[in-house]
Amino acid sequence: MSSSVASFGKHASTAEEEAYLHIQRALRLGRYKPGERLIPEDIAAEIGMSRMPVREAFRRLASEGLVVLRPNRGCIVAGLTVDELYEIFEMRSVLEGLAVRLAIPRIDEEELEELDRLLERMERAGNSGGSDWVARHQEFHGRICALSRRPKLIHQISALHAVIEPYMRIWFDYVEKPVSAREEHAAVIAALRSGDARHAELVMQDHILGTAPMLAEFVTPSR
Amino acid sequence: MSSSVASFGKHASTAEEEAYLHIQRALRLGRYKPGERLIPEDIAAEIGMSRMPVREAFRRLASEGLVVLRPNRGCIVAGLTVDELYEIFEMRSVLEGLAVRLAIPRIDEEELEELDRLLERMERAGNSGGSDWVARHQEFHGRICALSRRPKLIHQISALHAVIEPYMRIWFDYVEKPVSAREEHAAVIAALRSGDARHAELVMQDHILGTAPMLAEFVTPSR
DNA sequence: ACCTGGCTTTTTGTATCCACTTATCCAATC
DNA sequence: GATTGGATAAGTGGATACAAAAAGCCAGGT
Repeated sequence: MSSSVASFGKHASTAEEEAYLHIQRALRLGRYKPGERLIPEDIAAEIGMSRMPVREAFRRLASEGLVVLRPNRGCIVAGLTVDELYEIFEMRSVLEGLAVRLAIPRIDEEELEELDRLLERMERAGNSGGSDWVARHQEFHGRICALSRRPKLIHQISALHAVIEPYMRIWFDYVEKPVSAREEHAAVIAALRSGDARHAELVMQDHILGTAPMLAEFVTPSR
Repeated sequence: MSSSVASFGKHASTAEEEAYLHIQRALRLGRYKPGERLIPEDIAAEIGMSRMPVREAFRRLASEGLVVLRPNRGCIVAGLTVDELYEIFEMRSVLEGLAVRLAIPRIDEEELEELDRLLERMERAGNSGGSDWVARHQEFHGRICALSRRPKLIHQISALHAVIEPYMRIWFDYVEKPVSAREEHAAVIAALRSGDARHAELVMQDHILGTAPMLAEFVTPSR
């Protein structure tokens, strides 16, 4: 209920919204490959509507960087180059760092314990299956950002997460388990507990920037 | 030519693009007031097209935060609360700070001199008229960000600038002249010259955060 | 055999049309 | 006299239809 992160927990009240959520979800799950063309008619048929709402959804997805829209040439899934992936992580590092810094004065013990529990669930998800871990991980970062109570900041960060999510899934499927992840996330919580805003900001920045090189291995040179 | 900042220097190849640029420009210039309704038919007639491309343009503008789109209730110009204005500036501070930090290793003397000239032109624009200063100011920040050579980062920053531009114009119209502005921008250039990435990042952050309170005075409590 | 030019097919972009939601205005009732 | 209900008007969202652009294909030429 408290999570206002854009990617989660919305249900469509209009056809365009439904199309948007449908496509976004498919993209986040990696159902389409980078460079692949999204045919409006097919997607429209899939959801049971005409091409028009789908086209409008494309506009939004394009402005969030999930697809690329070229005049008269249709809609293709946006692939990331290694440089672009690093760029996303650089932006994430400062934005989520900011979120943490702003969150510090607002944090109480109850919320920290909730994060502890979330970390446990992440760990279990990592052992049991695979792609569920990614969802938990998103939730972990999303919840911390939500503590900042900055709607626009939260929205931007969420949009960046959506772009990298498919690569997170690929990464998780190839490596057996992100061993350092648990420690790093525990360190983030510890930094939040410390109450030192600047310190926590730096810890979050380091955590995010440290993840990028691992993911970069799995970027398909599809461009 | 070098500027790839999204808000500038594009011309429409498609009707939707034309509508988008037309409306964005009008919003940046403050032609519409926050809360005002944008009637698709009127705008379509204004540019000479049907409502459809205008509607698609609305989607993009909405996802950039320039308008608000509510189901069956049309498109209204997004107004900022004081909190939201501060939030934008907080985001700008870390993003433009990042851009500066990344730009440092790439800067050569020639580009610094170009910035010096731009500062001069800003000063002249500030003396002569008014709203031209805002455009120069955007160009100043845009050019520095462009040095980072991070397309997505540049795009995000540009989008944030578009949101606050109308408030910058109001602000400039009320105060006789931003006296501290020249010194602050000169300090930013000096920090770039220093070659110290972290230092330059902090100078840019302070410059941006310092501007926010002045603008906040002129936010109409329209929500 | 390869390149080039024009034709056909496919797909995109825009306009018009219809259904449904929302807002406005007036009247009736409390 | 104020408030609530309904009827009417306006406007939005979505679908279908049409025009224009691009991609693919085949034939002819070099």
